[in-house]
Amino acid sequence: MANIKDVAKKANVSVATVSRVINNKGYVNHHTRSLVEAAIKELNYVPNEVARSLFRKSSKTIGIVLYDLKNEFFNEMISQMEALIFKHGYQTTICTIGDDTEREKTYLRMFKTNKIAGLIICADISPSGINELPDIPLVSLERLVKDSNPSIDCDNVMGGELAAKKLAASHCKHILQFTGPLNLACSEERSVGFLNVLADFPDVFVHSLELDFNTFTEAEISDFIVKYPEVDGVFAASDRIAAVALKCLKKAGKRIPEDVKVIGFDNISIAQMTDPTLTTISQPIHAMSELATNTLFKLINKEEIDQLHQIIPVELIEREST
Amino acid sequence: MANIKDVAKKANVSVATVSRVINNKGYVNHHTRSLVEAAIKELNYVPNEVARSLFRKSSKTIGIVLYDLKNEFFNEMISQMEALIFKHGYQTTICTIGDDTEREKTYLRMFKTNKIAGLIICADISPSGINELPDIPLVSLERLVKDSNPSIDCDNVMGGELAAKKLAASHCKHILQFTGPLNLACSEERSVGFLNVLADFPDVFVHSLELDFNTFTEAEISDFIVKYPEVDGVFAASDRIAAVALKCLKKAGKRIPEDVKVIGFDNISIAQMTDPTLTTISQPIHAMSELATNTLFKLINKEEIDQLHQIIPVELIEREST
DNA sequence: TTGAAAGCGTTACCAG
DNA sequence: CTGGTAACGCTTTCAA
Repeated sequence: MANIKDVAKKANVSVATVSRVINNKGYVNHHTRSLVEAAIKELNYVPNEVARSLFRKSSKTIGIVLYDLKNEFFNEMISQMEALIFKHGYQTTICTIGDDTEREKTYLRMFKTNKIAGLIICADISPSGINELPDIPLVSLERLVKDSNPSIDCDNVMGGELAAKKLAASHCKHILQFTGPLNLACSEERSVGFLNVLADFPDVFVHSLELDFNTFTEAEISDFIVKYPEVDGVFAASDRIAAVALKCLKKAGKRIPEDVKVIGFDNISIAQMTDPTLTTISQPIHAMSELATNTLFKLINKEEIDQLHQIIPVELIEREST
Repeated sequence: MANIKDVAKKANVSVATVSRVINNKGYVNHHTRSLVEAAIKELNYVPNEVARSLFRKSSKTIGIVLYDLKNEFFNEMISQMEALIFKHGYQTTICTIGDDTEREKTYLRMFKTNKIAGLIICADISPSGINELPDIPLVSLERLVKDSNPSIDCDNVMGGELAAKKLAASHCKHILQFTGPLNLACSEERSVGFLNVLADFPDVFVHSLELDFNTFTEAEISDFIVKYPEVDGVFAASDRIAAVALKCLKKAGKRIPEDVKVIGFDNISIAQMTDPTLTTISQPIHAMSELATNTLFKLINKEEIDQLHQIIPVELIEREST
């Protein structure tokens, strides 16, 4: 592969001049420029980004940290972000950490040694991981990492409220709530919003079950449902949970939405695949991903950020299950 | 951030010695080593991978090229591969190209300039893109890129055959086949296997509709189904298509599996979310991803590869829809 | 067993 | 407007 020296030699100029041409920086005579351009074309020269990164002390790559890749919700997000990152001329490197702190540590260290330019974090970082975070622009999505970093989140409280209002308006009296892990801010907020609204309806009973987003089982849900045969409303903290609940309810002989109304959360594609289709709280994935990415690049380009912590409203999407 | 020089200074040795220590290469006196190690610890030194990559002319990153990230099937794949790539001490960079050849070209060029170490391609590369492919280890997954590159594929023909046999054994006589784009080898092979088997059953009628995996609509499927009210068996080239078909059939008043048996392809999680759950041809995603990644690293490490083009058997997973 | 020095391919400063 | 050259942080050869 030709390098800048080869080009300089072929064009009979110095490497400095070639550098100026390829970076469109500083003065270079019109004629000289065309000479260089010809040489570049002839040699099929492309600058070595690694060398540039070394000099710049920063490589044009953005890291995305996720819990895992098995959730359609995350995938939708990466999909958006990768497109935006590409538009900025950067590459995207992904990293899943699950619950493995060792892995988290190694990845974080890798980011540091690879001099990545910025980080979007959509996962829980362990306390020890927080200290390992590279000192580069960072925005967190859905989970707060450090209070000093910009964060983007959807309005989980509002989501819970919307669901509660809908169920209340449908005259549900015996409601089952399947929450996510309550130590997660997002799960907790959804539940708070939900319960807050229903507190105003003294004749409404709510029973809650806490589930893990990834490892919950049909049995857990089914067992809970049979305990409350009078159930007439369900709010689940994710569409996946809602989909399974839907199934269990049907197995228990309930008609949806006649006997029981069901509301999910996320609005991922399975919400349209279930039978009946699922009413759900739509997370504005697109807006959130875009905001996160744009904020990150503002940080990278040292531009002003209007608001450190941003919360984006959610929306109730009504389908057949209510 | 401390660099190798700082360490050398602190340990009172040369940078060459430090290099030997961190790479565990060449002779270095036991005592000297511990001196260096102490300095490293004290300065919290980590080697700069970018500088290493520059020297090595190759960075420890693997690129994964995909059509898009919106398909759970791909996500499952990346998920596996990322874990394996991480184990090898490399980072994963992802790139989606869709049908955008301009984007494809830019990404391919980026890979070149970023000196990535290897490429896993699971997408159709345009003819002009083929020429832009960086000259590095490359394996293709699900789609053949160049005949000279190793490829991994599942046995699509076998998948079609299994589906056909199952439907035939269930005495289906009027079968609807929803294929993927027939210019894609995988879709075509599935259909060929399917039709081949059914050719032995003269009293079985098959009607096929070609769909795009990403942009197919419920209306397309529904319209096709109403044309054939006598339908008693369906084979779809993906679980997503099958899920929608299931829904249309139910809307048309069919009972599944009593009136119509339905078989999908992929075995992604929606196959378990539908009602009834979906019988499907399971692609061995795990095995395929692992084989692809391992093959790539064999290439990178210049090890022998036993077989250039590998085909992995598929499996019929029986659920409620048959 | 160790160190000096020559790269790896760029960029940017400073002279001219 | 252009060129020489010192970085950037590392590895490896060659001598000692």
